[in-house]
Parts: sequence; C-alpha cells; structure tokens
Amino acid sequence: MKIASFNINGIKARIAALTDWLKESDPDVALLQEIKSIDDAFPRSVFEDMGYQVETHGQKGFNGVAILSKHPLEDVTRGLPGDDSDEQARYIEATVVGKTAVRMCGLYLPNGNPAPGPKYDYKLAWMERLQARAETLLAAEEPFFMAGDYNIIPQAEDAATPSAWQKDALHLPQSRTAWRKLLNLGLTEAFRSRTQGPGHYTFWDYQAGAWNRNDGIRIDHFLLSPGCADLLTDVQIDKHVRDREKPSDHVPIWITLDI
DNA sequence: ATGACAATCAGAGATTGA
Repeated sequence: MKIASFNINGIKARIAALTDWLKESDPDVALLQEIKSIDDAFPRSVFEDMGYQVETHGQKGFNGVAILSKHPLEDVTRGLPGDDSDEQARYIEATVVGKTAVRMCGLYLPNGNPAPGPKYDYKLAWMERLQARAETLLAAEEPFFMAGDYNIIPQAEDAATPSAWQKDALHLPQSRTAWRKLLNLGLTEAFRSRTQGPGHYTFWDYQAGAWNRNDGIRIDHFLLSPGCADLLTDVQIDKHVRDREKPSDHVPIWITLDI
C-alpha cells in the first residue's frame, strides 16, 4: 500500500497540481496539510470521482488537514488530544485496513516563528501533546505512523544552508530536542532508515529563487511505530513535482507498506 | 539586516507561512 504526505498550500489553488500528481503517483492514501479551507468548501467531489474517500479537518483561511483514501477508513478522529482550547485544525487520524490494520496520523505541526515568543511556546506545547499521543498509541500495540509537515529540520544536513536556520523555530535546539524525544520512544524515521547524507529536501521557499538554487530543507516526515517499521518496503520524495506549473512550496513524500 | 513569493479573505492590504 502506497501512502503519501503532501503539504499542498491551499486546496483551491492546487486542484490541478494535486490531481495531476495523484494520477501519476497513484497513492492508495494521501495525507494532506494546509488545505486552507473549511470542510464545506473542500472540493471533495473532484477526489471522490477519482475513487478516493475524503475526510477533512479544516478551518477558515489557514491550516487544515485531510485524508484521501482508496481503501475504506475507520474510526476517523479530528484534532490532537490534550488541549480542548486549541482551535487550530492540524491533526487527523484514521485506520486503514489491508492485510493488517494501520492507524494513520496526519499532522501539520506549528511553524513556531518568531522564536522565542507565544507561537514558539505553542509549537513546543503541541509537540508535547504529540509525544503523549504517540505514547498512548504505542501502548495500544497496533501498528501506526505519524506523517506530515513537522516543521522540523532534524539535522544540519537536512538544510542546504544550515546557517540560515540556526535561530529559526524549525531548527532551534529545543525543537530538535523535542523531535529526538519522539524518536527515542522507539519510532523510526522512514526516510533516514533508507537514505543517508545531505541534499534531500521536501520544501523550497517561493522566494529568492530557492528552487533554482536548490536551497531546500527537509521538514516533511514519516515516523513509524516498531510494528509499522517492520512493514516498510520503500520511501521516496517526489522532488520533480516542485518544478511544475503553480506548485506548492512542499513536495510529496511517500512510503509503501506491506499491508 | 532586510526582502524576496504565495494563498486567503475580502474586495485593499493585512496575516500567515518557513
């Protein structure tokens, strides 16, 4: 089963880019971030006509996540547990059943800039809640993964220009510490389990010719539970998508699981 | 040190992103 994560930066502006990529890449499941749309305005029929079940968790203007799936989804839940006052739509879960049932968590982790400040505090608090959710899912011993735009540059080699990110919320020591804490639960970062070395990115800024200079960062990730890591058969970044007409500033990353 | 670019909402320009 092929499962992708893609920060599309606005569903209404990205219908052509997204449908073109879906036709070409043909994922069974696509976890989307930054749909920037309320649920009622999501163009669900476009994707239903392509054979996808559509589950959204949106809000007006910003944020918003969704799941497209060619296989039936079960137990869809919206929102990251741990703070009932959090109104930002950044998290959705669903179970997909193949040979094995796998719990899928789609997330859009807060950017956190400027740091320090309230937005950075929110990012770190959100990561603590994500940690707690991962602990709960690990205790349930069902295979799961957490995928999406983490807004975390894990290591210097994950940025073309590491010095530019030293004081940025995406790469501050506290951010990387929270990331490593997640990994230390026993989660496997899918991409780094298969590919080493610098030069692998999932985001290029629209500004200052970042794409043409390959000035990118790797911030979209799949974290796999131990039981899910055993099912991993491939992981790739669809870099070429960034070179198309009217692209998102992110590109898709996908895994295949033997389920 | 700053700005550059893009999407949204609204119907201009502010806000947000990374």
